[in-house]
Amino acid sequence: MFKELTDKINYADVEKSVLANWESGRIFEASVSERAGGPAFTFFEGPPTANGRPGIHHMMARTLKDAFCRYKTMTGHQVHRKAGWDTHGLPVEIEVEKQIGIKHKDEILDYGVEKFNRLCKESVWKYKADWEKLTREMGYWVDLNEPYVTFENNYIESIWWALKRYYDEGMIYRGYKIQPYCPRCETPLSSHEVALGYKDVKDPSVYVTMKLADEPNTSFLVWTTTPWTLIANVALAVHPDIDYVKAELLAADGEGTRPTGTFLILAKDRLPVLKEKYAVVAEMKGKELLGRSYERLFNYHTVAEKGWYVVAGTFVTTDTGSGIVHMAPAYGEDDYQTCRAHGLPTIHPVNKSGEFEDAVTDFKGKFVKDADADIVQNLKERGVLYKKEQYLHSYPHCWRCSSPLLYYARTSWYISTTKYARRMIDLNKEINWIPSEVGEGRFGNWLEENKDWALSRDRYWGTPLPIWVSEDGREMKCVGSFEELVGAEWLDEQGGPTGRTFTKADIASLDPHKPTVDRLAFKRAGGGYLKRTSELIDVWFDSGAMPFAQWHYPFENRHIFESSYPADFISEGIDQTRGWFYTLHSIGTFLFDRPAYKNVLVNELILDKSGQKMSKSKGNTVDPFGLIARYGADATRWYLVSQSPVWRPTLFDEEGIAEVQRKFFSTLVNTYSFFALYANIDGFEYTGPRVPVEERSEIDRWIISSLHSLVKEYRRYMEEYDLTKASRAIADFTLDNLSNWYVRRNRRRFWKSEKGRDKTAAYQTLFECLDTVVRLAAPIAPFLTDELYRNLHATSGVSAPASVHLALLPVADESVIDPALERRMDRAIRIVSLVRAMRMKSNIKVRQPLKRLLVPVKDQADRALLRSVEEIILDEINVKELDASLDQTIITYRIKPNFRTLGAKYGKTTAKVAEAVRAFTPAQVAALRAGGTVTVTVEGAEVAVQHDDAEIVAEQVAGWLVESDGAVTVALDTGITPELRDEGFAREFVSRVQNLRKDSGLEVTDRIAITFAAGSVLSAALNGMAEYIRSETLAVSLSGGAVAGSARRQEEINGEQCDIGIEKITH
RNA sequence: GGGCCUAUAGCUCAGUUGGUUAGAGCGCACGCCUGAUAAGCGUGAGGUCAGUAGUUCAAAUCUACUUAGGCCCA
Repeated sequence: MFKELTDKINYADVEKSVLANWESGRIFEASVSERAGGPAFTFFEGPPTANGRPGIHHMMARTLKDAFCRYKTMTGHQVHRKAGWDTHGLPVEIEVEKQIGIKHKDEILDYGVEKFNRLCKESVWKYKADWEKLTREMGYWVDLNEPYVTFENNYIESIWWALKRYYDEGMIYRGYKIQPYCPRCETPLSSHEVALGYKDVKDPSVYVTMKLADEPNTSFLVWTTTPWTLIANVALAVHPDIDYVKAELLAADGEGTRPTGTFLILAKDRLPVLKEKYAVVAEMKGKELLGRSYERLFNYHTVAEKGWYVVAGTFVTTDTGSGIVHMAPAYGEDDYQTCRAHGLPTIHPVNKSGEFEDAVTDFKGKFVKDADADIVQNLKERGVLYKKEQYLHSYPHCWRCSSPLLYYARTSWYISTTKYARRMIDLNKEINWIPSEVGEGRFGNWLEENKDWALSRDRYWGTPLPIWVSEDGREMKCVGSFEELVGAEWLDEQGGPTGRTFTKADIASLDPHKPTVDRLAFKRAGGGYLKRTSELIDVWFDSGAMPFAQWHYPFENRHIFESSYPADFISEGIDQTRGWFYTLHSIGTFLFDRPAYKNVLVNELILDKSGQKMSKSKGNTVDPFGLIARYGADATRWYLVSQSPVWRPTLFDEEGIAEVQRKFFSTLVNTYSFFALYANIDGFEYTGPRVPVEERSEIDRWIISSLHSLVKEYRRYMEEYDLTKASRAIADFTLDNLSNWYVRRNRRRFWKSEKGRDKTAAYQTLFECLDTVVRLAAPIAPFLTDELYRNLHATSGVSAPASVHLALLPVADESVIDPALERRMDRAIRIVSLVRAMRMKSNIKVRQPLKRLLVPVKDQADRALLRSVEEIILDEINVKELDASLDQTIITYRIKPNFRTLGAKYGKTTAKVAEAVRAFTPAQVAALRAGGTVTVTVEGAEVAVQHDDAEIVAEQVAGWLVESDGAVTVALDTGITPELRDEGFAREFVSRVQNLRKDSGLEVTDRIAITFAAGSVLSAALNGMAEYIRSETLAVSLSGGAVAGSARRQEEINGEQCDIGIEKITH
């Protein structure tokens, strides 16, 4: 027996039982192990951080990963999926800081780094259970038993190996660079982190005057939005090719103005910023100003180098400010580069918490951003403030703690990625990006503008940078394995010697984190120690190293790594472009000179219903667990991939999931239930001899052809990583072709006809369709499809795998694809649709049989094609006879010029030719229809119009009701003869009886006795059609007169009163 | 300020190498069908294809610019 499902199934319950099946049958494991020997398809899992709750966007990303891994498994590939956890980094530290109530980084030292890191390690798993629950409930198949974990020793050792490779090739250096820095977290941030925290803020926008040293009463007008950096000003920059002016300010004097004797120098284009009237007294190019000295504004620091003069800067623009830019080399990248090139001094009077040092006597101890107002006041009092405004701009803030970031010159460690950036660009061309514009545009541009990777972080919980440095900084040693630590000496907590050395036996118990590794030091030949530099590395290096670090390569598993690199497929959100996608590519390019992945599918954000970004603060986030409980994972997954292309932002609307469930899933289940219901009644099994496809009926061959076309299309989309098109194709086939046409058209074959070859063919056809659809849909909706697959196969006697996920996808059989047949059926469907519209308009129900339908055809061949679908059309629309007419006398044709062919031939005169074609006489139209050529004169030229230069559409049929849709035209004879009227009565009567049966709770197979009482006209009609009525309703008797039976009803049939009674026959 | 993407019915989306009546689903109104269907079918209302200029015999489609939105970067 096929398990009978109702349409009222609870999807979440089905999923639970399927899940239990997978787990008890170890289906996931089998789906990997059974494919051993098959081609490998490698997949890299981007590690999520488990110290945040999973959201709907994670479900999206994981649906994509899962669907393609399942798909590849079903095409015979072996797909290993090792889970991973990203466990290091600032987010974890911040979480712990909050937990133990720490506000300042220094407090961690007091608290104890060892204790702190222990808490970090625990905190990482805070939401692990949630993540595992989501993974499980959404049906994401990934091996959670042996995940890679970035804090584990093996993982760290592989990273050290990689870093040493960089180091040995001179690719790691310590530099002094301007970096975005969070004064609260006291650590520099990577560009990726900076990008997370841009906010619109109002900053002061001030214009100050700086007096020229050698020109009286003349000042440079200088603009800045960071007054606090003026303390560290050492130079001014102008663009050498921009025009500058010296302008005298004019004061109001009665009606006119008078000179004030005060002169300002600024860019000519920026004159509008002056608040009073002015007179330009001189013009000059920027280069003429170079070298001019000015008086410094603040004198807190003495320096040896020459400073405070004008330098050239091509970054200077006239879009904002005065065209003269103030230079503080410690606080800006442009400033730093420019000043370094000129040998200018660097003044850096700010401590690591962002406060002014004591030397800045007037503002000492103040946080620099807070000091802005005081500094402006100070400038005002001294008469050098020209004007002050508010300036709204977007400024980076720390993404964790929201402090405004400062740009600082700091020493930090770098990887010279710029040295191999060309190679990254070349190798990027080998990667298939979906969508391609991310690879060419966003990622490509990022590579073109590559900057050295700021590798180090001044924090506590992360992979330590394995570089040991002597106190004088002259000697360094990079450690590439734990083995290389052997021989190092343990220091005590104060950094003094203990005399104990690190031995091979210590490796097993080593914690390669702070503070342990910091206590290991190498004795230097000339005395003293090499001590580990205190920094950690960027966590993005951790994740980018996963292709080899997950296997502890090269210390172990060399073969596994080598055969699984590069990955065939990875998929993450667009936010990973400069994160994981970049670090994988960068590390892969350097270490292995190959890209790390061949195909990368990028998904966009999920926005809320109104297009707003989801965020906790807006309260518009969506909980994936709730969705799974309400609609099931299948419907949610299906919705996410089919709603809109995954690389476009998805507007999330829960209603959409409900619709997916109602439409696609309910229809699929109902189609299956229909099959199961009748297959059980007839005892159908799929094991019997197959009816060859070419011997099945037209409609069977049609659905099979459509099915194989679907398989072909589906596979093409899947190979293109386009789940949206793949899922839509499956749904369209299932709803339109399979359910609404094939099943509906063939219901009678299943429940009415006698067992036999045709019925067997119908069962086999429907079975094949269901079996195929279920397999195609399995990667996207893994639960329900598995349930249906097992139901289909468990009872069909066919030996099949224990799960759809162990099955192979069908291959499209070209020999059963018949495009002409599909076109033919499409035409039939359109004809049916037109006739329904006509019946509607003339108020004739479909139950009322009609005599004749006329469909104009082109020629004999066309007529033959129509004949093959004739039966289907007539039955569907309840018409007795189809006249495929070639008779031109009653049909009026309309001619439509074909612009595509005409345009190519006639160019500019196309419109005129088209007009001439429209003006063809009926005789000319007829000639063209017959395949001839019609020659007309257009603008003096002979134009030969050929058969395919125009489309000829039947428009009118004399005396008939006509309807047309594009090229399809039909005419309907609406005359109702007494015979047709009687048959109409009978059909209506059957319908009432069937409804009564259904409402009385009778089984479809129950036999009944019908009694009725009606007027003479109706009675005569029913008696005349008694045989038909009995056979349709499974009635053993039909008798007029007295109404009897347990179920009775009074009906009105086409205006005639009728009492109906039915009684179930039990013997 | 730069890069990439998007803009089509009230909403969500299709729309082929440019071809002359721009489609579907949902929603709305009215009706129909139904012994698989919480579905389906029909009719109707609903469109300046964001705007402007250009290329072309012909533009939702190609080009440029503008506007709005999104993402990424400064």
